[in-house]
Amino acid sequence: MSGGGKKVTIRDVARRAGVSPTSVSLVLSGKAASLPEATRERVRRAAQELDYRADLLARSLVTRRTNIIGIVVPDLTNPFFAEAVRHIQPALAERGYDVILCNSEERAENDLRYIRLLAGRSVDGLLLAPSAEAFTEPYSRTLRKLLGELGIPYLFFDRYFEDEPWVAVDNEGSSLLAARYLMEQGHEKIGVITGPLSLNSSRNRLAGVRRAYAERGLCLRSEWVYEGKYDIATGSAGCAELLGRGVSAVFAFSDMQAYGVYAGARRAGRRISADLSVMGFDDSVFSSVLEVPLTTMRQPVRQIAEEACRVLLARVESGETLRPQNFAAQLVLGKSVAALPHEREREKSSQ
Amino acid sequence: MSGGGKKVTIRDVARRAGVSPTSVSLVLSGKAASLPEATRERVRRAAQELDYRADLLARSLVTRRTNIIGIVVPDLTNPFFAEAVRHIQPALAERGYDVILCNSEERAENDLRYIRLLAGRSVDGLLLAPSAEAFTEPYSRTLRKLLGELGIPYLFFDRYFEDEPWVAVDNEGSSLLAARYLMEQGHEKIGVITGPLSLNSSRNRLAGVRRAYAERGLCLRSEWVYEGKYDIATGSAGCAELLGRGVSAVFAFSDMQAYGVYAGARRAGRRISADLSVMGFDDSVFSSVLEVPLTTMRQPVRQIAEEACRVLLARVESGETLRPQNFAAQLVLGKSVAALPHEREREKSSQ
DNA sequence: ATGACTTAGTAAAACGTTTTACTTCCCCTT
DNA sequence: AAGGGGAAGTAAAACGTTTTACTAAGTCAT
Repeated sequence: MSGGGKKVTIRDVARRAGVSPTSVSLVLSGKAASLPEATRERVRRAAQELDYRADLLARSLVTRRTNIIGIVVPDLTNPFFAEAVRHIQPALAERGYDVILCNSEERAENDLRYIRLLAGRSVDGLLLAPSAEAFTEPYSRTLRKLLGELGIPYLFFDRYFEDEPWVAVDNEGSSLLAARYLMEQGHEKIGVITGPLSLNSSRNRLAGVRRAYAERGLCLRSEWVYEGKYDIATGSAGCAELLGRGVSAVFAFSDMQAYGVYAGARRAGRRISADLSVMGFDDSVFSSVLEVPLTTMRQPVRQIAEEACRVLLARVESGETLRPQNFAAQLVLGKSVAALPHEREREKSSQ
Repeated sequence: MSGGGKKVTIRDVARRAGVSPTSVSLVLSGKAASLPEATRERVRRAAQELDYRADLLARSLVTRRTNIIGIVVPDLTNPFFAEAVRHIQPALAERGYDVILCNSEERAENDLRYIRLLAGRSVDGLLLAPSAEAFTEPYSRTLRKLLGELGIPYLFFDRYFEDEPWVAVDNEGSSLLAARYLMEQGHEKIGVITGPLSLNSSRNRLAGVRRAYAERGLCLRSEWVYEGKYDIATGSAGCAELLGRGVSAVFAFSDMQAYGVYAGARRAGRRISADLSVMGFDDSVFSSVLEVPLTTMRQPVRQIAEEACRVLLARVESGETLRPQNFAAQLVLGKSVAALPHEREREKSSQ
């Protein structure tokens, strides 16, 4: 291992440029307004010749800023979070921040542990999508207390408390659109597979469905609602249950669940679309390659990610609390939702 | 923002325990063999009462260790890497290391940029899966030179140079198994969709296929080999191309590509299995929910991830270079590979 | 009584920056 | 000639640890 000899410090640069370390620091951080260009140039050249790179640890020790943002997500193998992180990281890198990533594996205990750990690393800010568990007592109380004590700017994304700063898709509005679309296709018995109802995202999406029902003067029967997790297994199990309750369509609150519904329907001998309509939420990359492409609500993940960075950094750098923009998901038509027969008849006769 | 008043330093603890900061440091890091238990206890209590947490920045500045490992992956939305990171992170956390994650987006320029940036953060080690581009000139030269100069322990995973330390699945052996299986099912015209051939993983998998052909005294025709990327689009494009060349089966070097093959076959009016057999590589979570579940080679991602951590930390902590274990992928039977008619006949008649 | 150990501790340097509070010199105004 | 004010810098403190090299006091064998 070479290591390349001793480390080049600011002192070495100072010596070579014939100035004090102070001046080097000033010049290199662009605060040397008072120094003449000649000196600045000399310092810059010396730094370049020695390939000097400031030691970020030493800098952070004195400035109390690390330029690191901590991220906690519940499940990296969930395409939504993978994609979110994928967009967040370069958005932050561009502004000079690095990312320490933690995966809580949907366990509140890990959320707390990782947040403490990130605080111990003096991160400048936290981007949080806690586990579903973390929104239940006693975890939620502990979590909020902890965040209060730490004094580190934080922002929730995708999963949130209503009274804390957050960025997420417009859950209610988006699922209202989805449910309306299903109803326009003639479905009035729509099974719903939700995520954990401890999550606002799930509750709000459910509220959207209820609103769609209400608009038609109907009511969502509680036996058509299946609460689960945002995973494939939930989709299969939910499908099995809902099929027995006579629904003509299933609205899954994530594409992962929708994939499970596909599997469940197949197992029950039902064809997607022909026998059972399916609506997803997310528009994961796999949805379009399915034999029956999934009709789903596309989350603008990239925009959400970038907005989250923008809002968090505003808090970090100037303490302002921006009002985050709202993002609507967009209906992506696949082939998994069929118009119901009588509805089709009506369309025909109206031509 | 509360912030909770002034920061508690080692001096505060020292004052309260009535000893010097030196002693506190010694006790808290367990190196105070010479101090009597009474004193140690006093120090520990004082630390606890004040809720003292050592400032990791200050510590790192003097110890020159950060307990951070930098990871660079080419694409987080690829389930293989998402899962790998998911396993790596807790494996490292368990041993006291945090992870700074970077996503190169398959661009060599970013590989280099991020490695420099991680070095600037004084990470203790690097876990690298560079972009395909990084294995071509001039990037590969630059990359290796850079790593040599930095003097930071590193380990390649999944993607590697033969003469550098790495951990990965046994590519050649695994694809040999896959190809043998296809041949046992009667396929002798197997189209292959590879990843970038700049990658050892792709080349070695291809070598495995060639060996399987050789075992039967046959030869893999070059027109049956389609080089692409490890993504869905490549799968579709490759499928279209290979179908025109009369293959009865396609071996895709990743499940993502296999999904593309499914889509491509559908577009061409061919049924998976009945008209075209498909073999994948990875066993991503979606493969089992497909209408025709994918037959694929399961990579032991978790084991690879944990082995990578073990080997890297050995280098970091004691400078030893362990010989990494070899991992074979395992055949997972779906329904995407059919036995060819004449083969089926033979089986029947032999009963 | 001496020297050699051991025990219980500490003072101060070091890590590599940034930042604060100066100093020195020169020019300009009155 | 005195004083003000900018220009061009710098010395030293500070950030919060760890580590090195010591001290002071007591114990024990000779």
